Amino acid sequence: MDNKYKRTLITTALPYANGPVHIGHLAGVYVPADIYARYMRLQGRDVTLVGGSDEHGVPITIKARNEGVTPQDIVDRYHTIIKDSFEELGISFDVYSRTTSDIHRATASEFFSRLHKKGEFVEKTSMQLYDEKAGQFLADRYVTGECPHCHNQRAYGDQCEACGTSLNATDLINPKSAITGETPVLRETHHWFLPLDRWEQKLREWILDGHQEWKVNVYGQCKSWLDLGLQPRAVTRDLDWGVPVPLQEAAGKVLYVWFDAPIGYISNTKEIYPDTWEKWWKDPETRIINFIGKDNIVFHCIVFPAMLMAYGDNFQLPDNVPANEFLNLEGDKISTSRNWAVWLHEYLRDFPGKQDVLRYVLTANAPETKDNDFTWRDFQTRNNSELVAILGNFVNRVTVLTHKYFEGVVPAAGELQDIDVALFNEIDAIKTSLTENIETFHFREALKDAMNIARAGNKYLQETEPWKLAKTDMNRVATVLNAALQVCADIAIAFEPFTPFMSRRLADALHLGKLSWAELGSRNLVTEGERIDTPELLFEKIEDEAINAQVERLARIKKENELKNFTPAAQKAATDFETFEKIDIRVGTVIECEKVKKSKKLLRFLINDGMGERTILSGIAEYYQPEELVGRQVCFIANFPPRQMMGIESQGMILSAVNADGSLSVIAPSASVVNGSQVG
RNA sequence: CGCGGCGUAGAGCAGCGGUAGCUCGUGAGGUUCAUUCCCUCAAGGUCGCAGGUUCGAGUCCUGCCGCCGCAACCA
Repeated sequence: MDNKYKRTLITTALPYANGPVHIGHLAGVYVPADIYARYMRLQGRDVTLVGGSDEHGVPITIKARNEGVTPQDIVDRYHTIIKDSFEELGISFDVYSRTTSDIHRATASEFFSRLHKKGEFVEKTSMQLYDEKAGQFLADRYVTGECPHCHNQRAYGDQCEACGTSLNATDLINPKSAITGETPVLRETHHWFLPLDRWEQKLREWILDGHQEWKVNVYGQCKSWLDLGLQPRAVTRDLDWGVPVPLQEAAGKVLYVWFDAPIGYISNTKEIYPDTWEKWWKDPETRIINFIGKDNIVFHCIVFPAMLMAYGDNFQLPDNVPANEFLNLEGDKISTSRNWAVWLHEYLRDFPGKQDVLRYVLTANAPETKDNDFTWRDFQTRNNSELVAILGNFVNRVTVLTHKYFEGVVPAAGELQDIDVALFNEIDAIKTSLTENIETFHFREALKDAMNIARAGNKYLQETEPWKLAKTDMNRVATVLNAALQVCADIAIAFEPFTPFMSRRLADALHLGKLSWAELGSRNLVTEGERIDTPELLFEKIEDEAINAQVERLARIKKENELKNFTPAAQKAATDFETFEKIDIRVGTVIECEKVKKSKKLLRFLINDGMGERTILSGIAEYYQPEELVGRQVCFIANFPPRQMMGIESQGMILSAVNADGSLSVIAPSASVVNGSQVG
C-alpha cells in the first residue's frame, strides 16, 4: 500500500433494513471488508470500519403497510437482527449505526442545504403518477400497466420486461398502482436534481486517468457511464418516510435514498469521532475504500463522488471501490422475496460456534471476478477436507506431539538443518504473496496462501518424522517441534483476518499475546520454556445430517415457491357435450400394481373394471409406491385404443391431477362405488 | 446492433503468443504422530461456438451464443 496515507477509512454498503442479511451480502461486502480491516489493524495502521443500516425508502413503507405496523417498527426489527448477527460473525465494525439516527438526519440535511445554497441543484417540475388511496406518488417500479410497444399487460413503470424497452411510467396504458391496485392520477410535482453532467469531466480525469488499477468490472462500468454522458439525477422524492428536505417549499418531500444513504458513511463516522471525524473525510492523507456489490458501482463511483465534489470543503474521494460480483445459492439467484437465501442469523443458530467456517467458505469461493455458487456440499467439503484435515490436523499434530514428548513445554531449538531453514524460507515467500494479495483485494488467493502455511507445516512434519526421531535424537525432535510450533503461531497471525475466532483460540493456547503482521514468519513467536495448553480441536467435521437438513430446507422452500407461483393454465378452446360423451370414463379397483422393469416412470396396473380385468400402464411411478395403490379405486378412460409401452399393452389411461410442481395425484371417487361405474 | 463483466477438468480458480496448470474432490498404491496428513501414479478439458491473423492461439482480431449486472431502495 502507498505509504503516503496515514489512515484508512473502510466503508461497507449499507444493508437495506427490510430483511435480514444473507450470505450474498456477506460474500460480496462484509467479509472482504472485515478481512481488509483486520489485516490493516494487524499491520498497526490506523483504520476505521464503518457500516450501518439503510432505513429509508419506499419498500419499507410498503412492508409496514402490509404488516399493519409503522416503518419504524420494521427498521427497528431488522436493524437489531442485522447488527447482532454481524457482531456474532465477528465483522469488526468500529461503528454500526443507522440512517434514522438524529446525527444522520442532521448531517444529510446539512449536506443538502449546502448544495442548495451553492446552487449545485437544478429544479424541475413534472407530472407524476399519484396513488390517491395510498396518498403518495408512485416511483416507477410501483406502477404496472400495458406496454405501449408490445402490449404486454405486466410492464413496469420503468421498463417492460417482455420487450426490454425502457419506459416512463406515464407511457403505460391503463396504469395501476402496485401498492393499492388503484388507477393513479397525474399530479404535478417539483424536485431537485443533481446535475451529474457538470462533474463529468472531473470524474473522467479522476477515474479513467487516475484509477486504472481499479478492478475491470468497476472501471469498465464507470467508463461506460461516462462515455454515454451523465444526466441530472433527482435527489428528492414525494414520500413521508425519510430525511425531510430542509426547505420551506418542500413540505412532504424527503431526500431520495441514494442521496441519503452514502451520507450515512459520513454520519456514522461522526458518531464515533464527534470531534475528529473530519480528518477521516477531508485529510488527503486519509485513504477511503468502499466495499460494495456490483449493483452499486455507479452510485459509489459516479453519484456519490459527484455529491462530494459539489459539496467541496476538501471531501476526499474513494481511493478504491473493490466491488464484488454476486453469489448464487445452489444454482439459483439469491432472493429475499422468494426466501431463497441462507440467512446469517439462521446460520448462526443452526451452526453455533462455526462463524469461521462460513467466513472461510465465503472467502474461498468469493465472487471476485464473476458470479459464483454457494452449495452446502461445497461448504461441507471445504470444512472437512481443508479446515479440519489440513489446518486443524496440522495444529493438532504439533500440539499432541509437544505434549507427548515435552509435557506441553515449548522445547528449545537446536542448530537448524537445511530442511528447517527451507521451511522458514517458504513461510517468508508465502508471507510476501499473502501480503501482496490482501493489499490488492485478492482475498481468495490470499486465503489459499494462508492455507499453504498449514500445508507446508504438514509436509515438514512428514519429512522430518519427529515420532521416529524420538527413539534416537530428542534434541532434534526439540528443534523440529519448536519450528512446527512457530508455524502454528504463523497460522494464528495469517488467519486472523479470515477466521478470527480460530486465530484467537490458537493464539491463546500458544500464549502469543497481541498478534502482529510484522512478526509473521519470525522464528521465536512461541517462547521456549512456555507451557502451551492441552490440545483442543480447532475445527470439527460437519456430518451429512447437518448438511442434509439445510438441503432439505431449501428443497422445501423451492416447492413452496412453486406452489405460490402456480397460475392455472389458460382454459382450452370451447368444446361440447357430444365430444365429451365420446370419452368413456370408468371406475375400477386396483388388483395388482408393480413397477415396470427398466422404466423410471411407469407402473403396471391390473384393474377390475366390473366386466373383467384389464392392464393399464401409467407414468406415475415417481409419485407412488405400487403397494399403496393396491385395493384403491381409480378413474380411467376405458375406450382408448390399446397402446404398447415398454413391450406391454396398455388398455386405457388412468386419470391424475397435475400439481404445481409437476407431481401427480390419481383421481378417485370420494366414496367407494361399484367397479365399472361411469363418470360423467 | 444500448453498455459493462464473465464463460479453461466434477467444484473453485491461474495462465493472456511457444508442449494445458493449481487447490479441493475421484481411483490405485505406499506411509501413519494426527480430526489421515504426506508421497507416487492414474482418470478427467475439442480452454462457450464459428471464422481469421500467425511457423504456432485459452492467449491477438471479427462475428455469434449463454450467464450476471446496469441511475428501480437489489451485495
